Amino acid sequence: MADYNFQEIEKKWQSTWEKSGIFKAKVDYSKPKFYSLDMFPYPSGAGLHVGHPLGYIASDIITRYKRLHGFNVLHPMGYDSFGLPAEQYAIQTGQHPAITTEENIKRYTEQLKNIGFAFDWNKEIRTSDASYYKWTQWIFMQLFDSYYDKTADKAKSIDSLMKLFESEGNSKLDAVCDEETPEFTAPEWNDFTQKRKQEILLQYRLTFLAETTVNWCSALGTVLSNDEVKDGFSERGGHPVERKKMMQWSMRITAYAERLLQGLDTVEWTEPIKEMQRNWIGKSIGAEMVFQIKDHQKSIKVFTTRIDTIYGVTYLALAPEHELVDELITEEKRTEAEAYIEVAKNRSDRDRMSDVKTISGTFTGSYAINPFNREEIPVWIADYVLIGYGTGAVMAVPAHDERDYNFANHFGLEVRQVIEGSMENGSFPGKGGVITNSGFISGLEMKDAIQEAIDFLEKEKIGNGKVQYRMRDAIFTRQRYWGEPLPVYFKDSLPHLIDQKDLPLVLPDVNKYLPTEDGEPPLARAKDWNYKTSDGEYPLEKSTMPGWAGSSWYFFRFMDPDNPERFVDPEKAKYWGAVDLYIGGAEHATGHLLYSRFWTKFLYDIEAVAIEEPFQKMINQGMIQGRSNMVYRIKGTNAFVSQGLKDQYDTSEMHVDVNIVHNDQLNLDKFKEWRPDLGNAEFILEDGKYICGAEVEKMSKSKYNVVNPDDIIERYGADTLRLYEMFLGPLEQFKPWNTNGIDGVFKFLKKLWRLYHTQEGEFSVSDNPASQEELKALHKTIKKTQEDMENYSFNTSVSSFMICVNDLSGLKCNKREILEPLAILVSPYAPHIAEELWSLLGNKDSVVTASFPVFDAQYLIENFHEYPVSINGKMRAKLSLPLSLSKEEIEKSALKDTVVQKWLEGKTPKKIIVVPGKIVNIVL
RNA sequence: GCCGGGAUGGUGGAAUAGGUAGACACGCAAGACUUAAAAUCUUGUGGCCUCACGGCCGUGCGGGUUCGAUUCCCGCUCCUGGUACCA
Repeated sequence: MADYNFQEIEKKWQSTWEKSGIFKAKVDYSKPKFYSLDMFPYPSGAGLHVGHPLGYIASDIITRYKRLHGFNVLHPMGYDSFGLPAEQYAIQTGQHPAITTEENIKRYTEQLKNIGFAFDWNKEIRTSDASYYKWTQWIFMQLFDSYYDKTADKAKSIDSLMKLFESEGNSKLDAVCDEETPEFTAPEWNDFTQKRKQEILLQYRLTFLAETTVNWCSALGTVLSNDEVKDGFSERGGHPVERKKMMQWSMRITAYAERLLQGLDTVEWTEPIKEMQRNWIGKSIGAEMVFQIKDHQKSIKVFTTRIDTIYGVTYLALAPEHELVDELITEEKRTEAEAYIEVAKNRSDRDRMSDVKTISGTFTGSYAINPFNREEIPVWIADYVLIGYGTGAVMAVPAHDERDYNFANHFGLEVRQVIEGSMENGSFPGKGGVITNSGFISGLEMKDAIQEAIDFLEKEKIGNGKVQYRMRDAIFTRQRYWGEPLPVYFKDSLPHLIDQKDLPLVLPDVNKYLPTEDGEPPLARAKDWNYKTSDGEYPLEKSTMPGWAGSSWYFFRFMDPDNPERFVDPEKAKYWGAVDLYIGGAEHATGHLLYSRFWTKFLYDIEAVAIEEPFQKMINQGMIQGRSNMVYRIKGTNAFVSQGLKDQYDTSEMHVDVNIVHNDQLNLDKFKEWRPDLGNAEFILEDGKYICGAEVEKMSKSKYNVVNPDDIIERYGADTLRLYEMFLGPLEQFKPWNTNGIDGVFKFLKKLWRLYHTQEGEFSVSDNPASQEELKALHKTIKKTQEDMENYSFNTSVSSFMICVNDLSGLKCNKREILEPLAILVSPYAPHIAEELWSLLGNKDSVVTASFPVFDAQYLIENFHEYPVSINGKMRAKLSLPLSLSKEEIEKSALKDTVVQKWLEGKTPKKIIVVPGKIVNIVL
């Protein structure tokens, strides 16, 4: 083998690794463990593009590096294979989604294997396999059988709740439940019918059935999450979405709000991601209180974070959907108010969002009484108040809240200042300061005033301090086919779990994947979608689980993917623990990453796992964007003008396939073949070349800018692809894909290869001892590789390899003492070539099992250090002085130097600043 | 609006407990080898002035602290990610 033949080398080692099973992970207490995980992909029909492997390459480098340090590594890969695209394809073509999914997975796996990842493919999982979703269903059942005890601050079993009800009712119980849950005593409970009991238990279960307002998309026949709705239209397909009340399964994630918040302090994630989750959970500390309505039995409950401004309240505002609205509207206001409510309710989310400036509202005609000063204040309806947050009613303090101020100004309501300070820029101070004009809390600071006011509320029994979270319970059903069936049947219109021994409840076949004509989910089309029990046959739930169900616990299944008895063996779960390094995009901050934490905490509560946080450390890689190339057609002709000359003509821009452009230079022959209509294209060149324009955009088929890793691998090899993706820039950064620099990395590998070979291409490594300079080049690289790995700074590491190879080439180094450790150093980045060189060096074992070279600082020690000398801040000379000198000795040596003497011209310096090892600065 | 991240040559990017800005790579130019090309190697390459020696200016803009600022502080501009009337 004369030259660096990457195709042969890569094929050879990939099959060797596969045959030897070297990446199989096993529990081994003699070694420290390292669990490295990538966010598993959805296998889409478009295949893998060069953006996908970015994070996988980074984690692969780290796991290979950890192996060299003696860690027992778990590095699995699998597929999040339930999802909408396969279902939509099924609707269009009638092909079962499982078939499409299978094909896509095959393609993905093949593409991934070509890159030479050290995945343990034996642990591959697919969320759409019945053997996998059996356990997704099992976890659902555990949630159904649990409630949240606030006193113990953990989930407990429904059985224990029933026992509690039997012995003491629910009056003393502090548990998370529905708003309208009634209070009852033990005797009352025991008298309830079985049905009534089940109804009440449903109000406590962690997964429960409730009527919720949802985003209903009739075109897709399904409910969408807020994330999937953009400006009132579905993200996929752009169909209109309306708000509709429906019975839906929900998860009481809100029970875990505080623990999800606290847990963030224990994980090593980037601050922006943590902040996003904190904002999403949205904790606000405030108070809840009731306002009596004048001449009325009912009262209005409000939530406020600023109870200290209670004396500044000049009106109450209710959401248009508020339950008391109808009762509060007086006869003379009815026509006007009802018209307003009608308009407000029909306003789409889109209108509400884009139209923040329009202030609208209407007076109900009713008055409420402020319990602090017995004042009568008008009750308004305003669509800036949201029904879904707090109580759907606010106490408005126009003087100290911008929205209230705008509203009051618009409708001529009173603005009453209750915090000291003068008006600035059209508003009063909002926070801090001393309360004024406020009865018994006047003169207090905000914090004290809040406490005093809450004490008053509690004494008068009209309110209390309260913590409010913005986060809502998570809706857990979709009216779709391609998802996990819920293990639930209905009896007396109440949900019951199927027997655990009947898991998995396998997704039935249907003749069509669309919802039925009367709006039922696709599963309604399945024959015999019923559950047989000893006392009869009952209908099964027809909705399926949302996309996030399977991905919320997959990191546990990887530890023990084939276990038919349990979702994970406790012993294995204990050994592997939390994911040590999780790599994936930041776009999952408030979805997947929150749900996974929620399920993990729940599984911890029921003692199914021993960890509370699934992902200890996380890195979020940036997206690789596409770099499109443009050609410029002279209008009305088939002539194309090079970019530099396009301003001289009247042209129109056209996307051109980036695969026929190299370094922005168009391959003219390939261009003519690209599309039939371009066969007779003419070109106006500059310097004999056609230069294309370029633009950074998202990678997409329609922009002809998708780069497939297979093409790169064919041309340069997987090792070049791996190195180049890392060389492109910092991992976290968003960056466009461009192959402009790929030749440099490829050249590096060829140079590396040549270090181990003679000019004629014969393998040739000498056993002579290495020189000081050669050892220095090596140890510099060991040090840098180690440091960069700690900082995940892969791009500079690649640079340091290049420097090392350049140095060694210059020294004509072919010593085993240097080249053996060098092969180990580059092996995480370029595993195939490293493995080949390693074996040429005569090693029988794989380089994967080698030991990372030991860094020895003595080869880097310099006896002299260059001290830049500056005079009055200007750099004038460089002095070479022994490293060991003290501050005073450096100063003395510098002053004695003839060059410095010349500049001083006999003057005595005012001050000399010496930074040992760095600089000498003389001030005249 | 609010909360993050960022701005450095023709290009991707190095360098921050303040200390020779532009590592490494691409591109470009010149040269060597070659009938030629590819490949490879050598040299140069921030801008301006200068035959040269050398000098001046340079890390988005304007100030500040410092002997010294890409780095720290204050005030802007632009780009980018998240979020959206949360009481």
